[in-house]
Amino acid sequence: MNATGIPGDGALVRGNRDPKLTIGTDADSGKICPHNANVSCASCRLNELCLPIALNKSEIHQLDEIVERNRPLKKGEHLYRQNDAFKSVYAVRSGSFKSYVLSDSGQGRVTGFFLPGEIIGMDGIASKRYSNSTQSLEHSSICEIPFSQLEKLSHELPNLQHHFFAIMGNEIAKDQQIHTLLSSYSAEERTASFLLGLSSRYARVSLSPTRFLLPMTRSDIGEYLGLTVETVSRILTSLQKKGFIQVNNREIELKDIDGLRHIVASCSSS
Amino acid sequence: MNATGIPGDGALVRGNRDPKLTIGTDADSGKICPHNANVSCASCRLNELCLPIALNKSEIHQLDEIVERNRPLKKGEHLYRQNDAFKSVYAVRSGSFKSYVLSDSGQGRVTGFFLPGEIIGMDGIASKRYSNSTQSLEHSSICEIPFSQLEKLSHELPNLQHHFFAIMGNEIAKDQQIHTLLSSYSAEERTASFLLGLSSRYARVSLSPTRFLLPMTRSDIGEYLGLTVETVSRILTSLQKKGFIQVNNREIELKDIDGLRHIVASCSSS
DNA sequence: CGTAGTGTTGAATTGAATCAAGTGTCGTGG
DNA sequence: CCACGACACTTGATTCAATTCAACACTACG
Repeated sequence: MNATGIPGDGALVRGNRDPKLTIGTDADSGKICPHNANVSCASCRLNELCLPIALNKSEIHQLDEIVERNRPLKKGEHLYRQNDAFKSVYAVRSGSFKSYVLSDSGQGRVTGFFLPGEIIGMDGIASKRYSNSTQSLEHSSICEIPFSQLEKLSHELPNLQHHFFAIMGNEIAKDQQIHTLLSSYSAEERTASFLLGLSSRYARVSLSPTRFLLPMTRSDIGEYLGLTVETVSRILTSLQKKGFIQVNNREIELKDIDGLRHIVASCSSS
Repeated sequence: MNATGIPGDGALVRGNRDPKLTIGTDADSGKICPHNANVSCASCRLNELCLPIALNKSEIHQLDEIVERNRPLKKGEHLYRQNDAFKSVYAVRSGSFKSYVLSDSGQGRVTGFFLPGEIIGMDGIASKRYSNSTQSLEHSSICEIPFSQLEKLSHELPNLQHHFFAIMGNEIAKDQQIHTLLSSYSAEERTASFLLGLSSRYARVSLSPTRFLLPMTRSDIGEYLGLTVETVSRILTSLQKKGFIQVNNREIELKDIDGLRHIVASCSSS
């Protein structure tokens, strides 16, 4: 049942011509898991990670009925914008997204990144409006799940209700970790933690946990971590000099995961 | 239906003998809303703010059945500790709480404060373990809601399911605001925003939005906002000098709410 | 091919942390 | 009721991590 023969490489990424660079982010191969296929939940390779988890065959079919598989989004397209009426949550099928808010006067602040199998838009549930804008970072595809229908179906399927509570609870727990990260970690600790986080999220979808392409800019990372672009760049360079990682543009290789973990763990030992 | 005759003053707080100081935090009067009364949800003065919202009479009764009203907690007592098995969520009936994590090596970091009518413990839903410890900041009482029963009841009462989704969604949206606050606000902006947040949370439970007692220490505030005690102290003094607030120990008076809002709004105007 | 966006690196500046030395407040037990 | 000790808070002087400012290199795309 575990994913061994899962694709995800075998094609070039971002137009890079070097065939060894078949790492990270979703492939454009179009063979088995293309962006735009009308895969059903039952046949989706993410179904063990996404909403269908813990549902049985017939339940998955019912979920399938309410999922809308929209056309893929081009890089930079918005899924929704701040203050739009909340209608749906979204599951990332391929590609990646960032959420951000515009801080009143001008520039935005990134509040989250979303990789395949992750759920977007739960911040709008309470207020019935999205509290941030969400934009694709590359060519991406998503499943739209109209929330009112999800609620209705959750009412019929206790498994789904349970699982959606868990997904939301997970989001809450994750946000609290970020709170701790932002309130007490140094720039280097934040960056190391961020890379480790990405690593395990890639591992979750059976991509390499040690070698991947960053879908976001340094500036996005900085906004997310509460640092400036310059600081992010400097830290990455310094982590490379220290031998923890190998950076080449958006390409990242984690060479010493335990070393990175150690950086994060050794926070404020006083 | 709106709360006008609600108590909340008329008694002394924290042993202070000056009768004019009948502000903030819950009263120990024991007249109508004491800490330890076995108030039913139907008769609880918080029922419009807490879980029962949007439930009808018979539904509230069913909710009532699963709520456990434990003995009050003394200042400093723990509701649960990090890594305890997750069993229940809790609604604050009176008093206040803080959640914190112990950062591996030593000292903690505060992740949240909870006032009457607010729900504690949702971070444990996904992992089945609480991801932080939660401790009362003063003599407090809570309602315990065993989560498995809440789930079961939510399945029977669509209103409750809907509302609990909303509560969790609200938590997520709130956490994201804090993310923005921590990643881009200055010390003064964070502090102003914190005070305004407390103000509206007190207003929500019909306490004065301009005059209240801080249930937490400067150090708690600092940990929560990612600042040191010294900085918090300095900022409060400086806000007082500028005429925005009046501070006396734990007693706070917001003298210029719009001024404070302006401090928060004028973030990074570049 | 040129241009806008993205990323790097260096030097100067600064906001908040740290270090240090106090005062104030509260709860306890004599 | 007062004295004591522990903790909470304040204020000042100094330091430092990260920002800001500035200049430049790289890349990618129309």
